[in-house]
Amino acid sequence: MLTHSEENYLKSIYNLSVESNKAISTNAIAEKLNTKAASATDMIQKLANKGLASYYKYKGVRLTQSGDKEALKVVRNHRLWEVFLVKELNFNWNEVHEIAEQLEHIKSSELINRLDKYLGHPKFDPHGDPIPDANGVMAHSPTVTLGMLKPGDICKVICAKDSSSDLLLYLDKVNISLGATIEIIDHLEFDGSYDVKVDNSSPITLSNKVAENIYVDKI
Amino acid sequence: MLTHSEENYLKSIYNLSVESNKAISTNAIAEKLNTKAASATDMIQKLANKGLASYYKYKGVRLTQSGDKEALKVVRNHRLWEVFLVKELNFNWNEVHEIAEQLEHIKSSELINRLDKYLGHPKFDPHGDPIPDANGVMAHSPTVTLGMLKPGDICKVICAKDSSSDLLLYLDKVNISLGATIEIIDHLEFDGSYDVKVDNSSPITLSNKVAENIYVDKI
DNA sequence: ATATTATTTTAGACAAGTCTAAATTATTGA
DNA sequence: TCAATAATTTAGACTTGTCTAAAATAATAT
Repeated sequence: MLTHSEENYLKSIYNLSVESNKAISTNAIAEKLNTKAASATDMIQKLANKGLASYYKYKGVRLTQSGDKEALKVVRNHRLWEVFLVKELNFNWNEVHEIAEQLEHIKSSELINRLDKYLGHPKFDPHGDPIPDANGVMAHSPTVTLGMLKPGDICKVICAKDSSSDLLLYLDKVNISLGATIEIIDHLEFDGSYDVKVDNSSPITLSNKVAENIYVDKI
Repeated sequence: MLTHSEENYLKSIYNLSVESNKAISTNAIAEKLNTKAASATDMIQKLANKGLASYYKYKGVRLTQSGDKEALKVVRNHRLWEVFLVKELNFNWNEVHEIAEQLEHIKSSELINRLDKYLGHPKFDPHGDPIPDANGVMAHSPTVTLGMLKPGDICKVICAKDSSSDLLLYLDKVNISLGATIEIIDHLEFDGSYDVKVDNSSPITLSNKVAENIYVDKI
């Protein structure tokens, strides 16, 4: 069983690895975790001793297969809780990170699997990051925006492209929430605006700019 | 800001105080927390130094007003999460304690207040223990069973009197869940059985024994 | 009343996780 | 190339929370 701290290091190394593909430097990890390089070295060695990371002094660190698996569990927890906080408790998309940092360490696979089911097995968190399933498998990051669809298409809202508060507030106002189903009714060539039905309500109009900034999952 | 361990001690002292009214002994605390008396002494002194407990060597410990306040926060968290686990994630009433032990330490008053609202401001947890509100105020433990009501009365289910699995399974089967609204339709004098409507469904019959083992809140 | 037993506290040790400061290794630029 | 700089590791210290063993105090029973 891993400690909170070990889980945090695994998650950070995982996240850094997603971006870089190279071995992760001690400094990068320390910076990510707001700690000192010396502390990172200590923990890296500990993870290596447990077979969760492969590490050569001064050369940086990579996760082993089992380290990756553990990291993905934490990532899964974090992202599912973020969905819960936004979708069910109506937090704003940018308020949830700190709380999810705490919730991600709750130890109960039964809990997380039930939460997953409760939320309808979401594939993405409110920031658009894919959520690993119980086996660690996850989708690719979203690439399709609402602005790429045609009349007749139906989709589910994944997240906003950038999580600027302005857009989020607007989406809130017009009742477009995470996971909402949107049907494209019409697309005006003149200004690129869209007429859409949100969750089968009466149609509203979205500007081209808004449409281009909403990531969706086409159904 | 309190540590997990400090919170656990405060909660244990609080719970023991509810039962006894005397100063709480070191051994009682150690036993409750599955730890050793020496460890309990250490932590008691720490809590006393922080002004959360009043303590005289060999004489036991009591919570101060501020200690009580902090303990009630933890108790509130614990019980609200229990409601969530049972009501929303469909855990059985006896499976939730361990998980709630972890969740109770999540630090975010915003989170817990939203959860409270999300759950409909429940007054009792699935074991029938009262849930303190944001100010630490709570109801008395339930005393009214379904078997004390008369035809025409309407009530909400709080919990089972004893949480024997048999009864819980039966309640599950007949769709009586925590927080369900029950209307008494008829009461047969012959065998003491009740005809009731659960959440406005078509009436079902409950035996006298079942009715006497369900705590309710009369509306 | 006091000897025995039970409870509680203290003393000292340990593991986890962090830190600073110093030593070591890598990297870089002239 | 090799001196200067940057990155990393080690050494040693500190805090938190725990433990065991021993000492101190309280409770109990004859």
